[in-house]
Amino acid sequence: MNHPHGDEDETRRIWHDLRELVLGQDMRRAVADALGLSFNRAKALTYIDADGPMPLRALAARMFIDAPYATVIVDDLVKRGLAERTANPADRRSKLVHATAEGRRIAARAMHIQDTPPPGLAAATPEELAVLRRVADRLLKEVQGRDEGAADADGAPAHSRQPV
Amino acid sequence: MNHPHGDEDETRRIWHDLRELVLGQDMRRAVADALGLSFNRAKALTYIDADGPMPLRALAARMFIDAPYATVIVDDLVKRGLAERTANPADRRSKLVHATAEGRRIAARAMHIQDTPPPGLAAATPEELAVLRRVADRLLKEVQGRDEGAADADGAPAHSRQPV
DNA sequence: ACGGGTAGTTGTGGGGTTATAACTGTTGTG
DNA sequence: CACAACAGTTATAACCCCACAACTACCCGT
Repeated sequence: MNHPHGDEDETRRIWHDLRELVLGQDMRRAVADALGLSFNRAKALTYIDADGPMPLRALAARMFIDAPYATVIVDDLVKRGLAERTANPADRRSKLVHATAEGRRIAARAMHIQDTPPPGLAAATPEELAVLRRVADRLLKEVQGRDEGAADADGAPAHSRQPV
Repeated sequence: MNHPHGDEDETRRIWHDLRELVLGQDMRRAVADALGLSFNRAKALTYIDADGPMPLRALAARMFIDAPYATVIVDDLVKRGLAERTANPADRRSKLVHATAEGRRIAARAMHIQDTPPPGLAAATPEELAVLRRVADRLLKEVQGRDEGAADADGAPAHSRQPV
């Protein structure tokens, strides 16, 4: 099956605890308070900054939101001078969103706050960290592989892209 | 210092990836859609179910919300027949919230959805799982130790409690 | 018993999130 | 070229989240 090694319940408990660790930090509030942006705005900004210029539909897919809400969020970021819309040469229907210099600065602050681990993580042994690194990489690869058909990150229409 | 082993940047990257894994799942919507409850209502219900009867202030502290909002959430759960308020014999100002039979059923469904790990986790080796278990335990213990003064989980006023 | 502090409730209000529908402009296809 | 499909925008409306103020009831130390 899918679990050659593992005991189903144990993996569920571990995932439960990892979720509790990540969600038990009230990072939404921490980021929002520090930056004066709602958590979703900050998240959108970090995605735009990290993944480079992208059409709105890619941002929407990445954030699990619909097109009108993506427009609202980007409008707000633009109004604050943190993002800009530019024409997409590959498809004139769409627009590429990219972060301004100020937006990149804010995004960096957001990531600095969010990515600060609980202090105990720094006390983990190199072997433990290596395991975390390996497992996280594997799962992330799997997850992004799973939805890559749904969310196009580049700005070109589907037809002009080559299959791998 | 606090990092006898580790390399600061690497622990940040790992934490970043763990966050991305947990948050990249859109569990809020999955739970809300499946149960017909907003994510926060479902979260409150699972806390009430998991931690047993607790005063509202404990629930509020656990969820990082204020007292009025806790009242709103519990009102809603009570109206749906998922929770009940009972007198707290130890302190007649406060009330203990506990889940009804139906509430426990819904809470179990919520946890079943939320705690379902990405399929790749089941493919981890027993050694990897053991490391995850150990690190998660350590960090969770640290985190809950950090705010234990702020959130009283039991129903007794502070004065009647024994120091450890 | 008085007075300060705490638990919970009620009300008000503002901002954030999200679905739906209607519309414009653009693209690819037959 | 006609037509369906798509990217994005606008508007509307419904909820949800959450802060603040004011209030009742109760606990505790003095």
